[in-house]
Amino acid sequence: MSTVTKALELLNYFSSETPELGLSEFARAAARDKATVYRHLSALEKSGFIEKNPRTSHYRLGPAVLPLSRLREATVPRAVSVKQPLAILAQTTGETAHVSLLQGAKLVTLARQTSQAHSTGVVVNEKTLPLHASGSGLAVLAFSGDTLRQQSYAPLARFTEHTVTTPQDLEERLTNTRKTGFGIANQTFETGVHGIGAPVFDDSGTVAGAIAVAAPAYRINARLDHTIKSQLIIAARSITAHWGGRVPTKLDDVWDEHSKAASEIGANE
Amino acid sequence: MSTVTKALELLNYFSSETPELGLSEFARAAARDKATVYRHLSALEKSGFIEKNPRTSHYRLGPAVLPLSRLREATVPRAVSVKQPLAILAQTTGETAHVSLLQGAKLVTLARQTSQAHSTGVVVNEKTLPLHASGSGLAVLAFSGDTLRQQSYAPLARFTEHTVTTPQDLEERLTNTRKTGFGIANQTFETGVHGIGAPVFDDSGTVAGAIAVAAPAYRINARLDHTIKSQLIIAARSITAHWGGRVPTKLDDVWDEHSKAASEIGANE
DNA sequence: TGTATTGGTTCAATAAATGAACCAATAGTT
DNA sequence: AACTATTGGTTCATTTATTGAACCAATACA
Repeated sequence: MSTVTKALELLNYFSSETPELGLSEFARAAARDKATVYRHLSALEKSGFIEKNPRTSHYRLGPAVLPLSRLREATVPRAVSVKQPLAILAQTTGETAHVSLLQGAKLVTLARQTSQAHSTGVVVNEKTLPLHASGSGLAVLAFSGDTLRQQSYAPLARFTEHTVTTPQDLEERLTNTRKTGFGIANQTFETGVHGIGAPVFDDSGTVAGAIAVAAPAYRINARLDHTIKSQLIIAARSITAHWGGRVPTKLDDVWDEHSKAASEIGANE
Repeated sequence: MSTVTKALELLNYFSSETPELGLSEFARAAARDKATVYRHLSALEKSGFIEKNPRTSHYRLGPAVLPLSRLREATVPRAVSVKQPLAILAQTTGETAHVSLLQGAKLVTLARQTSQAHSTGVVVNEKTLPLHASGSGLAVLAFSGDTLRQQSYAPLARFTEHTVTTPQDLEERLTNTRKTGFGIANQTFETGVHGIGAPVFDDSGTVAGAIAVAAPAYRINARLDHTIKSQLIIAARSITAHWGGRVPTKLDDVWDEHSKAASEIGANE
């Protein structure tokens, strides 16, 4: 691993739970020598990626990331084209919707939208989503290359009693995801939360992330399930188009099947 | 210079004018060996800070900067507390207002707000502002340490016929900035544009950036000048407070003087 | 067809990264 | 008040990763 990679990896230890870290904490978290970490942190600080909180002398993210993110969004608009489909998704389903980006072997939240339809709902926090235990994660894994899938096998962390923890079980779920076109996480990440995710693609020709709806498990029934999936298809297709990607033909067909079934239900009503 | 710093420096070559660069372009711009640059770019790509445009195989900013910037803003809210003062400033002056952050020896735009009051106005683009030739730059330089001032001396680039290009002239302007509490850039950066800037401070105890108003030079008169400065004081104080900073006593007094003068004018009317 | 430039790779020479040991300064404990 | 543990930060000999000239193959240009 290059020095640059090692230094940049330190930034991953920041989170909304721990927005500030001391030198020793970093060294412990990264399992590296204190002197090494110190030099890395100093380099990051020099470039403005982190700064020291003058009160605590702990490190926190620096101002340099702000203009970079503005420029990124100006170069490759992602957040802006997500806004509308996400709002529609949250409104039509009455549940919380969110879009996440695949970054290396991690899934980070890009945007989210809660709904006012019910007095209770799911709150999606800023933490990274597990690939094997979230609807978004399954959707991404199912349509990504072997490399990523291999990486995600390593330690299948258990979050709830329903979490999939063996490669065999995971592979089965992925097969199912490919067959249905949706990643289903029924209380596998958080008890009481049912997540349904669909993959989104970009101009790289690979999976770029996922869009998902998270609802309280008790509220899920055949009808809501169908609504969510139908709306997810619309949103995923729209975002994929805006991101310059193409939905793989197979997945496109699977989704078409679902739409047909939906219209039949509509005819019956 | 550490390898990490050298690698991160490459990110500075991205701009809204050149959002994508090829390997050779990077090597030329950074005046470094192609192999070295290649390895740096690869490291940045691995961390998601840059990615390759699959069409052109050129490099552009990657998705990793987005969550970092979200987290930064969640940790140290800057953009959010700037919004309101900036809007008021643009509205009361009827001109374009913007806030910029000091990053190393560069001044980057954090937010901007145009006004609808006139059919013409100043458009602030995303480029970095020159320290010696912009109202914001002078405001920052005048209240920052010697280190930064020394750095900014090096090559005083000429932008217009009014640009200050000698250290002596610059020092004079800075003295004036300290005396009045405002950095004045009368067509020193762009012909026809008159900029007035005020410094803002944060919890580090040093200058963190500046807030400025840019107006067409022909529209500047005693009255507008006074309005802008009065409103700048309000905005700069508000932002400084929100950023956890303190306006230096001397500057505070200078600004108080201005406010007094303003109220006298008000009494005369 | 020939020439220049592109992104990317190789490998010996070299310069930079590393980590154990070491500070001084707090914070917590007895 | 004395002891201990932990903090952020530094030093320097050892090692390891970085460097760059030369070298590809592929595309663009003339």
